[in-house]
Amino acid sequence: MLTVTSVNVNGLRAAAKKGYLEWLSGCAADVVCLQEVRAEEAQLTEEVRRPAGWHASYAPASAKGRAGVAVLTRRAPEAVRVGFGVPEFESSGRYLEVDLPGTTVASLYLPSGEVGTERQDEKERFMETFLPYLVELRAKAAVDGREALVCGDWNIAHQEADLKNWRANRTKSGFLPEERAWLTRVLGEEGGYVDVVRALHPDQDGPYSWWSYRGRAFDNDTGWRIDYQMATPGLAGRCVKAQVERAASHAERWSDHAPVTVVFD
Amino acid sequence: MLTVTSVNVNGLRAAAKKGYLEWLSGCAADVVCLQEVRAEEAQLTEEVRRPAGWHASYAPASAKGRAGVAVLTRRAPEAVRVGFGVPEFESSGRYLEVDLPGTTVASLYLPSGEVGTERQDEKERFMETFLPYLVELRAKAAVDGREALVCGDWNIAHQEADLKNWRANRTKSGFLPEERAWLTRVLGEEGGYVDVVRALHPDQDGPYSWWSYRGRAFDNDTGWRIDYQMATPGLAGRCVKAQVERAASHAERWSDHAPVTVVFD
DNA sequence: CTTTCTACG
DNA sequence: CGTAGAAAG
Repeated sequence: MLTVTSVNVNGLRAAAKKGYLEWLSGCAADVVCLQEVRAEEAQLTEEVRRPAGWHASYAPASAKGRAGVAVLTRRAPEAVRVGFGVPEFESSGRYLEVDLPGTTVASLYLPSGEVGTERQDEKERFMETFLPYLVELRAKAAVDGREALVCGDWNIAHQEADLKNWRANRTKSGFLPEERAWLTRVLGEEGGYVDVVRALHPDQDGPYSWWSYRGRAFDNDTGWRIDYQMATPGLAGRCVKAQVERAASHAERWSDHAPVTVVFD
Repeated sequence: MLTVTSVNVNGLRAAAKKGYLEWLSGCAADVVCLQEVRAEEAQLTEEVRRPAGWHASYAPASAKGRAGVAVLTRRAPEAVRVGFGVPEFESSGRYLEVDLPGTTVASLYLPSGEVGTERQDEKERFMETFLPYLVELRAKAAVDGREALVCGDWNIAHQEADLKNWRANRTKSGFLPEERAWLTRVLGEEGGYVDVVRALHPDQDGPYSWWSYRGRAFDNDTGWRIDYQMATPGLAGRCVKAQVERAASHAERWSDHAPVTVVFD
């Protein structure tokens, strides 16, 4: 049994003030992948940096207060690797992987963009260089007899069922045809990964994992499913439960994203 | 009878969220001088911009979110003038005067500085050019048979009794010998103004009007008296009450400065 | 709408 | 320590 949770915390320091630690103490996962930590380890309190009972691995961004991913594990990982080998993104705080017995788990924070901006170009460069790495990761895992799981905020909704207003968002970053096509490659023959939440819930809208803080997006469930756990087929086949932990109320929200939790048998 | 209150609000929008309007509604003054408004009129809610029963005159800084002075009057002023005629400071949001029957009341926010920085040079340039204006203001007032009152944050403690730790602050901006000497000129033959709070309370330490937000400065009354009402002698002679409205508790503080209130008979 | 940084105080 | 703007999301 392996339970993995992934959540974009939108600033770990802010999340900690609003209930993240309480959520973590009730969290039964073996591995927690965090995105948008937005802090260096030295800026975190000891309790937040290394919660009791957890090992913590961090990949901060070189730009202060930006991005940053981490992985918490109940047991010390066999290995920790930062980045995926592309110089532009090595210190961008967007990719970290840890080896656990038989499985490599990664925390990914794919850049967000805005059409017509340099940020979107960066997002596209990331996608372009990251897909070959995903392919390589799967190949390496196969050779070693391991499985791989890439969790995180991919900042792309794949299909119309993955966001509330797909029509209005066809020209918006996060649901552009080329971005959706890229995810199709990740999930198709080329990448060979399985979106385990969708695999277990093929016929529903959502479940969304992100709601804008603007307006009443959360109350109206005007969300996007942009946080995924992408597993190699062997691991995906062991998935017995996959869900998004939508907070019951706005009051207990400590991030604009919700945790995505998956149980593998 | 004329009651005038002056207070550095340290951001009028923030102050309004913390109790400024409640304080104002219990304020019996005829004139309220504000410093560090840190907003343009358009950024203020109607209630804050022009509280019921008040006329409001503003002199914002051209730099957004910086400085800014204002004067609230129960009756419409006869005239409103922004600046004191020195180009460098005309749009710096540091000086505004209004004519009321028989009296000109000004709201002043003298620059703060730090020794060895360009900010300190600016403070000194302000002092150098403002003193001649004070002299001119008094002369004009005398010719017109008027009185003048210059209220505000002068960012200088005059004497040892005007701050808690004078020894430790002798080399700090706000208590430098040259700054203290300048205030002595304002209050001496050259300027001819009267510090009305000190005139009525000659033998006490303080009363302080500013306490840093750092540490426990307010609780320990580790403050500075840097907010003054400087009056022409004729007006000062009519002063029957002069006090600093130190908040009873940290909880009811809505600024790091306290209002200075003076009653003229 | 929110977080974080920065400048200023 | 706190305010406000900016950049980012």
